[in-house]
Amino acid sequence: MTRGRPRSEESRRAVLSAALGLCERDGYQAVTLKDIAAAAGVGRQTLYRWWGEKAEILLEALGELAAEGLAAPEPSGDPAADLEEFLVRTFGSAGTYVGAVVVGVMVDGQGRPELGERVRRELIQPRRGELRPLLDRVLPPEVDRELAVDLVFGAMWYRLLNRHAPVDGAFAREVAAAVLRMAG
Amino acid sequence: MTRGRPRSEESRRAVLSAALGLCERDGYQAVTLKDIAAAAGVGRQTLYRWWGEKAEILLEALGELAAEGLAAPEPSGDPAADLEEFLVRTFGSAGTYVGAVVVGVMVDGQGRPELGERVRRELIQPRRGELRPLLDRVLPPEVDRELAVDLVFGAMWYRLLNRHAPVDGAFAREVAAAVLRMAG
Amino acid sequence: MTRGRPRSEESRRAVLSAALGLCERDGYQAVTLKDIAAAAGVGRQTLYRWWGEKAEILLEALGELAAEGLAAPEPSGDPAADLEEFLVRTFGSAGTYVGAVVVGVMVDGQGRPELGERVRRELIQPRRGELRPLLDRVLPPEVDRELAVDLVFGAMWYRLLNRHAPVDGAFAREVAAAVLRMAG
Amino acid sequence: MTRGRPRSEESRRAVLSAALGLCERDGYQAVTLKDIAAAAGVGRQTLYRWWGEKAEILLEALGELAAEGLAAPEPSGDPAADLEEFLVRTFGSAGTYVGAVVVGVMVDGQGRPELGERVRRELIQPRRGELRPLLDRVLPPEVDRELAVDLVFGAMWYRLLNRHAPVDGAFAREVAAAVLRMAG
DNA sequence: GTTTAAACGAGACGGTACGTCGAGTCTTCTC
DNA sequence: GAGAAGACTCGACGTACCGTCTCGTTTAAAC
Repeated sequence: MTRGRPRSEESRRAVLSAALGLCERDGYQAVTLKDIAAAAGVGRQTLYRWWGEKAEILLEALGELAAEGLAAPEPSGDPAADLEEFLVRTFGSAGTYVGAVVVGVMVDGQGRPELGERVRRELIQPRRGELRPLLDRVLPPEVDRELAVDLVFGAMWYRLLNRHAPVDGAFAREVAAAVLRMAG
Repeated sequence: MTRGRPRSEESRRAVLSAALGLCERDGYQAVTLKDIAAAAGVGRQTLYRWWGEKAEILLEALGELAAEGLAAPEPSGDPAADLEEFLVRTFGSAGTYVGAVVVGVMVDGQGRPELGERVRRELIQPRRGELRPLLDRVLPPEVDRELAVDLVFGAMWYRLLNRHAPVDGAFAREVAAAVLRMAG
Repeated sequence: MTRGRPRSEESRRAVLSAALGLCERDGYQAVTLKDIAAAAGVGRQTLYRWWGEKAEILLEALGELAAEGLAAPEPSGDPAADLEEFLVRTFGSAGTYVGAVVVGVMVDGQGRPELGERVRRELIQPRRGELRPLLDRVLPPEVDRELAVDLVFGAMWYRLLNRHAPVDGAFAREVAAAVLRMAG
Repeated sequence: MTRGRPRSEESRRAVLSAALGLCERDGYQAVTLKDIAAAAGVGRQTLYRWWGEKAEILLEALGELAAEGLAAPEPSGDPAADLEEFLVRTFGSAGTYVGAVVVGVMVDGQGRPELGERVRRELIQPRRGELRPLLDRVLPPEVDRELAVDLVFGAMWYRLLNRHAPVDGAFAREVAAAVLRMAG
């Protein structure tokens, strides 16, 4: 039996939406909990009650984004094409402000092991889990799957952080080709 | 003709050394300009005069570290062994607290384009420049060098950030083997 | 309609009290906003939110002091005695550390016209207003009231600043006698 | 036996002149030792070597000003006119920025007994000494001289500090008239 | 002339107070 | 009892001035 005023779903959505919007406009680092509360028309205490810090809010927002755009990865007959398509979609999304938010969340997790663990579990591992079966279908058994995942997503993260070159579909196709070449 | 009291080399070294020491003990994010000034026995204004922010201090400190441990990459007769040795050394160093400092500096550069550019120029590009000729000697001409560099260092950065697995000599050898496999 | 947490009257009183106490112990010039915050057990930001500078805090504190010790100036039958009593009370108070605080506040107002205006309005003019009717009852109409006020309070201020002689009841009686002599 | 380079009279004059100029332009409180050194084209150490603080510099500068405009107080046959003329000259000078500087110096002396003593000795007492004989010639013996001096200069200082009315020739004449009225 | 030593301009140094900002908590009123 | 508003404590930030110090240069008297 629960009592009292229930959590406001409206506030929750307003916070997530405001947080994403502010990140898109000002960049993750520049956004403040105060800003988010103001933009969402929400009390500051509400943020602390339900999330506690900026990274957790964005982590949840990113989760919703992923859930919306999940789109079942219908396995076509061509494993190589399936891999390429997955990477094109993933890298394409990472190339927008969403990638910057992901980087920001990861960055905040650097100094806080607990948050880092959540990032790993909710943001990183799911993607690894999606990539792994696609690689299974193109790689011979003697190639280590985890290493291959590190190489693929590593290249993406490296460019996201370092920005020496864009993260886009073209890059995704290059990386896919390199994997296939490794497959022999 | 310059006049006035010359900059104190002693203070400079004390600052760089204190900064590294505090990062090793407390982690990059936890270290404060105040802490560094206190640990170095130096006025806070001196830090702002010559560096201006934590990342710049550590950037310079990392530069000195790199200069000390440069060790000419004597090209032996075996290109594959040379590549592996370079990666073992590089990953080995990144596996210590130094890697955490590098991540911290990079992370701070995310929200500040100017600092990001310095990080890229002084920290990232030099390493890419060292790796490239080693790859030249093992990769066939049709494999894109920049892509290969992205894959190699990407894997390293991905693990540094994400910490799902160690960055060490074993990992360096796996990556080297994957590159050679890509070479066909 | 106002909402949110109301201003803490407790903090306000703690600040005013701490400020006066520190001034009494260390002298106005030596007291720091930091000191006041610490002594009052209050955040530094609170001082900046409500007052903004040392002089404003003491101005308010002096206002409260004046309000406490106002004591209606019951007009007796003897105008000369009333004048003398007023001056004895006023000079007596100015002779304590309170006079030093008043000087300090005035001094701070020298370089800031806005603050100077407040000091004039809240600290100086009220006292002139109290003195004027007392002078009216002892001075003939041809003597300029404002000049007389300047002479009386001027003598007090001159000694407060210059400290070549005490500001006390004896001095108050001398000044009162001089005024009566001017009255003819 | 003195040796070494002698003190530079040129620097000394440049400092005094720069100090007065800056006070006229920016007001005493706003002027900094750093500013004076820069404006005088002089090293900061030179200021500390010969003066030690702002007030001492201005004290010396005011002394030079007074020495320049001393003008012998030729006693005419009319004591009342002599008094009035003295006050008109004195108040006239105090009405310019010079008065503001005098106030500034006095104010700085509030928190430092040693400096206060110098101000009293070099700035205040000489003027009292000039006024006293002029009062002697107009006041009957039963009127206390020191009290009369306090009233006259007190009125001037009170207006200098408080600025509720100008310090000028007209005010000087009013004060002179009040003194004569006190004389009976 | 050469030496000697103090004063000089310049400017970096270690400190300290300032005023601002974001984080996280607390208090009051409203829904 | 959840939520909006906003005041609260705390502590890092970056700036400014202070008073000291360390340079290399200049100046004039002593030798």
